[in-house]
Amino acid sequence: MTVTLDQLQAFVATAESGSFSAAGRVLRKAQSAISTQVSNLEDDLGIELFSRQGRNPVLTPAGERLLAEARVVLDRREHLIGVAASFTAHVEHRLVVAVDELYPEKPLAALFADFAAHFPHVELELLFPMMEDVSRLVLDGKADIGVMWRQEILPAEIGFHTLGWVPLQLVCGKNHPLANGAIDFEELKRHRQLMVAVRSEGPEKQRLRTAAEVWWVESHWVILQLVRQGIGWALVPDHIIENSPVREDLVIPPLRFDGADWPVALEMVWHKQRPSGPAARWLRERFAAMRISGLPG
Amino acid sequence: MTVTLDQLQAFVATAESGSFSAAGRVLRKAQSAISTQVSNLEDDLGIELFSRQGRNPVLTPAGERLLAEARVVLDRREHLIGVAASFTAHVEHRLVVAVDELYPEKPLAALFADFAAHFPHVELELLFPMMEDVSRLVLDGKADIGVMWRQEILPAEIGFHTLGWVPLQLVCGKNHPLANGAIDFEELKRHRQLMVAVRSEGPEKQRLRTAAEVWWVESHWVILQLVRQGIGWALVPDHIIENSPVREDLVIPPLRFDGADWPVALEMVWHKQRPSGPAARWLRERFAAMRISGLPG
DNA sequence: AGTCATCTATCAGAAAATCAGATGGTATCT
DNA sequence: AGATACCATCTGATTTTCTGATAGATGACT
Repeated sequence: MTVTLDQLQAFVATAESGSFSAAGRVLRKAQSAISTQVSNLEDDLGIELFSRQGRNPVLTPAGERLLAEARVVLDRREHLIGVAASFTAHVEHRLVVAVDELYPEKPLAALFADFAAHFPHVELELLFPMMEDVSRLVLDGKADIGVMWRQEILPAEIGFHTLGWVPLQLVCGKNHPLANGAIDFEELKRHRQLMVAVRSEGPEKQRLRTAAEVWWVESHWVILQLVRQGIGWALVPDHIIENSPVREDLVIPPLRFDGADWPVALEMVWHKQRPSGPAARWLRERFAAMRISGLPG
Repeated sequence: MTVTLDQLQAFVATAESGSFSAAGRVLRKAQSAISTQVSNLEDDLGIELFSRQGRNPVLTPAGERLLAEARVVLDRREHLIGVAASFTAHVEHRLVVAVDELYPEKPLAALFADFAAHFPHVELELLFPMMEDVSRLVLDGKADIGVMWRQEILPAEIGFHTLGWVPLQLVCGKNHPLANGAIDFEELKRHRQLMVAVRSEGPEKQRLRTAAEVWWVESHWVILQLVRQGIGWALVPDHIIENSPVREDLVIPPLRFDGADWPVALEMVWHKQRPSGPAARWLRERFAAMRISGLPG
C-alpha cells in the first residue's frame, strides 16, 4: 500500500476531533473505517501516530510533526481543485495592473492583499511604469487595468473612471533659496522646476508648469533626489515625500498665495473591448470604491 | 469521487511520458487503468486536461497549469514519507550548530546546502555566538556541534578534532601611523591592539597579545569598524577582511619580520556523552574532511 | 465498588472501486 | 494501402474499502 489522501484525511480528522469515533462522525464514515485507515497509515509510514493508552488516542511527537505535513498535502489538493475551479469559471490566470506612482502604496498593498485572498489562483503582475504611458499599456493589451493621472485625451476604446484627486506639495532642498521664508508665486517662476517626464503630449502636461525653466525627470522618486541637491523645486504628492529616504533634506516652504494644492486627478482605465473576467471586474470595483487620501471624487 | 493521489500520479505520468500507454508501462498498470483514471480526474476537476485530437494526448493550457499543482501534491506526499522515515531512523529533528566567525562563510554555506540536500527534514539552527563560549554551548546542550578556535583546556566531556589553521592578517586603518611603510615588531607594541573578547581565560587568550595596550571587542567585524577609525591595529582572518563593508579604508601593511601569519587553530567540538544521530555524524565527518583555506591540518 | 456511557480493535460480509484483458475505432508513418 | 501504435470502452475478476456487530477497556459518576 501507499499513503493515500483518504488516510491522511482520516488522520487529520482524528487529530482534530480527538477520537476515531468523532472523526468518523465528521467524515460520515463508520468508526471502524477511520480506525483501520489510521492504522494502515501507521503501517505504511512505519511509525505510531497516536498513543492508544487511554480512552482516546493522543498524538505522539511523530504524529504531531506529521500532522503538519499531512495538512499541507491536503491543502495542496484543495488548492489544486481551486485552480481547476477557477479555470472552469473562466477566471483569468493572470492579471496585469499598471499603477502610476502617484497612487499611494499603502492602500494599494491592502487592496492587493485582499485580492490575493479572493483570487488565490490568479497570478498578479504589477507594473509601475516609468516612461511608458499607462493608457498605452492598456491599449496595447500589455496591462488589463491601469491607474494613471488624468490625460485630457483618451482613445475611445479606453474606459475610465475618476478615482479622486491627489494633492501635490511644493518641495525644495533645504539649501535652496526658496527654503527660507514664505514663497511668492512670481518667485517660483524664477527658479528651475522639476517635473515628471510625462509621456504623451497634451495640455495636461503643461498645466502644472509654472517656472520658465523646466527639467523633465522620469520619476518623482528621482525628482526628490535632485531636489535634495538643490537643483530645483517640484510638485510631489505627500506620500512620496513621506516615504522618501532623503526626506530629512527636504523642505516644504509656506506659500503666500491660495489654491495651491495643485490637485491631480487619478483615473482608472481599462480596455472596453477586451472581455474582462471576474478578477478584473472585482479589482475595478474595489478600486472605484476606494477613496484616495486626498479629496474624495 | 474526490481527487486521488493515484489519479494525480496517472496524470503526471501521462504528461511526462506522452501517452496513456507509456504511462501504463511506467506505472506497471494496464493502459485502460491509466485512461480511466485520467478521465475520472478530468470529471472530478470539471476540466479537460489533455486534448485527444491526435494519436497522443497533449496537455491543454489548464492541464499545463494543473500539472504543476499535481506535482506539488505528489512531492508533498514524498516529503511526508521522508519525514516519517527520518523518524524511524531516529534522525534528529533539530540540530544546533555553533560556529565561530573565524570559520570562512563560503565553504560553510556550501556545506549546509549539501546538508539540506541530504537531510531535508532536519531543522538546522545556526549560531554565531559573540560573547558566549562555543564549548560552553556544547557542554550545556545548547548546541550539538561547535566550531571554535582552540582553547587550551577543554573539559573532558568534550570531544574535539582539529580542522586546520586560519592565518590572520595584520590590519590597520589607512590613516593609522602603521599604515605607512613596513612594520617592525617592536613598533607594534607601541600601538593599541584590538582583540576579540574571548570568553574563557587561558594562555591561548594571551598568545596573540603583542601590544602593551589592548582593547577587547566582541567580534572581528566590530574590530574592523574600530580599526577603520584608526583606533588601533588587529589580527583578523582574511575572509573577514575581504567581506568587510569597510575594506577600502583598511590597510594590510608589509612586515619586516618573519613567521608572521599568526595561525589560529580551529577545532570542531561535540559532547562525548550525548548520543548523536545520523545527521550530526554526517556533519561531523564532513567538517573533518574539509580543508580550511589556509594550511591543511 | 459498581454502573454506565463511550471509546477502541477486530472480524465477516457487503459494497465499491480498481484492474487487466479484449475489442473496435482512429491517427500516423512508410 | 497496410502496418503500427494509440485511445476509449466494456466485462468480469480482483482488490480495497466500508459497514455493522462484537468484545474488551477506560474514565466519569453515583
